[in-house]
Amino acid sequence: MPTKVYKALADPTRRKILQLLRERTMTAGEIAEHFTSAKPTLSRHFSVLREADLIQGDKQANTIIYRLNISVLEEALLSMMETFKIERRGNQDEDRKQSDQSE
Amino acid sequence: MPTKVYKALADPTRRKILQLLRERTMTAGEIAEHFTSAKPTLSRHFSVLREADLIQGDKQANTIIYRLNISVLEEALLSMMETFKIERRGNQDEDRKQSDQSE
DNA sequence: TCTATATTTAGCTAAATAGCTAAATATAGA
DNA sequence: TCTATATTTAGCTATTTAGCTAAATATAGA
Repeated sequence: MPTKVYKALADPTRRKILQLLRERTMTAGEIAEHFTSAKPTLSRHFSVLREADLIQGDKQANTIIYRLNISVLEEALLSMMETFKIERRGNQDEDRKQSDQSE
Repeated sequence: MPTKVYKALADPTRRKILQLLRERTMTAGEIAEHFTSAKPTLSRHFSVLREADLIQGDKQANTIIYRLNISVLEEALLSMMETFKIERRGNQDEDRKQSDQSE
């Protein structure tokens, strides 16, 4: 996984944006309502997340609707688990380690 | 999961240190041999990882033996999965709870 | 005690980052 | 065309971060 993704995740505001978009798509303005930072500040956060391919913006009229690239986020976190050889609980395939740890 | 952990993971050198320690404990000097950066630079990376509680150093004579806090890393990544409601492959249910808290 | 070794701390610089305001861009609608 | 709205870009500042060298600290052993 590229460092861009790790860096994108390192900021609390950006993590919260991702969490918001986990629930539904939102316009830039709607997202901004959840924060106290100025809109240009949020806008730059969007661009960091876009660069990491974690979100995607669709221009509709004069608003931009952002949505989470859920598969990218998913792949990123799974690859992080693999990077550090952390087992995914409840799934022992392909990780030749202790199989059971259950919850 | 605290931002400290996310930030600690955001640097490639630190990720590599964690990967090295995933295999076995190593002295600060041994770890440093795997990198081209100066030792004081590595030392600061160790301290960032220590602050995040991802590694732990044991002083033995005049060397320091570092080891990975595997359970902390494991919990961190699993909590990251939960933060973003990413399902663990091979287990779709049981994720109906949320334990969000990015800060 | 003196010296060598391992590591960290101090103190610096350069680059990256997050925040701001003001200006630019694009679109919808009167 | 003119105005209002939504968003980004430009340009600035302050803070953080990663790198460096030199100095400090701690320990082992001659």
